[in-house]
Amino acid sequence: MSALSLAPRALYEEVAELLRQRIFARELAPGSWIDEMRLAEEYGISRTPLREALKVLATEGLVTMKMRRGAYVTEVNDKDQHDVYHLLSLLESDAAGVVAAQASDAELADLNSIHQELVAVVGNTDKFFAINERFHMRLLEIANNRWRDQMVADLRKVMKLNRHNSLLKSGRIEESLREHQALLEALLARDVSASVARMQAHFANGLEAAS
Amino acid sequence: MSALSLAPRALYEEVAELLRQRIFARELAPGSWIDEMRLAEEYGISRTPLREALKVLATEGLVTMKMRRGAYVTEVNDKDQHDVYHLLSLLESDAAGVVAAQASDAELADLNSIHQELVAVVGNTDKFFAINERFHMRLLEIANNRWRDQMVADLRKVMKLNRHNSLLKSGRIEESLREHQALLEALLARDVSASVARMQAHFANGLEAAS
DNA sequence: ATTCATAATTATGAATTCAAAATACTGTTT
DNA sequence: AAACAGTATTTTGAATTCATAATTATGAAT
Repeated sequence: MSALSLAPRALYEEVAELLRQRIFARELAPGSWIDEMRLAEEYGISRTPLREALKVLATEGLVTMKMRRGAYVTEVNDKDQHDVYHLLSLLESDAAGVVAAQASDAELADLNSIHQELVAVVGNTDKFFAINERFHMRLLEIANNRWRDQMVADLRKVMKLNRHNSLLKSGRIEESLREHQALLEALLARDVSASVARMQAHFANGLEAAS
Repeated sequence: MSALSLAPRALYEEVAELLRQRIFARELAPGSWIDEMRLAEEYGISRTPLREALKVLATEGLVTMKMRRGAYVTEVNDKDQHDVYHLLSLLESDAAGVVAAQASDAELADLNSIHQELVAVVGNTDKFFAINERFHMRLLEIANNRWRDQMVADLRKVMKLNRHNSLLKSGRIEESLREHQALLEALLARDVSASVARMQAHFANGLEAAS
């Protein structure tokens, strides 16, 4: 059960991850004050690594530090949600173009095989989400730009601050699959602009209706 | 001399800024170890806020934390430089498209007036750089996406890690001005795709030759 | 009862202290 | 001289302590 990691993260990183999860779970509600003492005691650690973690989350945009009054969970309004989604679309579409232009045949074959897995689980929503996620991650990995990867990771975190955060509406699995199919065809054809356009379309369709 | 700020930043933020400057000045060389004790003593502060600042810089990508061996200045190689520049181009080009689509007439007029300032100082390299910077900043401001602003700010910081960092080659002032002119025309015509394309072109031309 | 001033409490920000890990040093052996 | 073991020092990571700002509670005056 307890997987003793070979490269254990620093305590402040562990704590940052725990806090992220609590923020995403809305256990720490948007706009609410974060009680350092309470959390430190709860985790059985001192305030020092907790405060370091909060500063990391502040840099990521998940919490907001107010001078002399501590940390607050960032409130993400509809415009923020839209803005972040726009950037995710921009970055991932660009990544698709890069992959179309530069990926090796083996890498494209790898994406294709993940896509085939997707086809195979079209009835199972959870598995579809998981494999879909893996497809997007693999595409970014192939695009091979660690700075973009970091930005996408941070933006996805912010997306999760919103309750209506699923990047993929349920009930449109089949539609999504067709978009993936079209994207894959463009990638395999190494058609850069079509790849970009189809990833953009995929995102445009996946956007949650504004509440 | 001592400008007592009305909204004084937190100490760890001040320290982060000081460290950024020393990193950009190469006083803290890429790949080198950052001596916490020495710096804390030099600044006359304890290690606590210094370590918080280092964690912020790590999240920004300027330093790398190594488990149990402290902080190191991030080394940015040619590929990193290229990757970061690519993202800057992507984000700012997109911003140009947004501005073409959504800016008010007054905002476009404001950009135009900054451009006229640019025309007026074409002989003065330093002023040209400064006003050029202001143009890009104002464009981002008008595009009105705080998440993009943050990303662009972080990417520009990383660009500054490289010695050959000028976003604008000297000796091509006139060329740059023509590109600006073309961009402005596209913006004023509210031609989204042309605005994007011309900002891309501006970036493509501005890129330093690979060392 | 409400407002205001003052005292007590609480929480933040930062310095200091402490434990353990990594590194440097010393001296011995081969 | 090189390799090694064992010790000493340095440095990191984290807990604790301390000073001060912010908040809350208390009580007097209107």
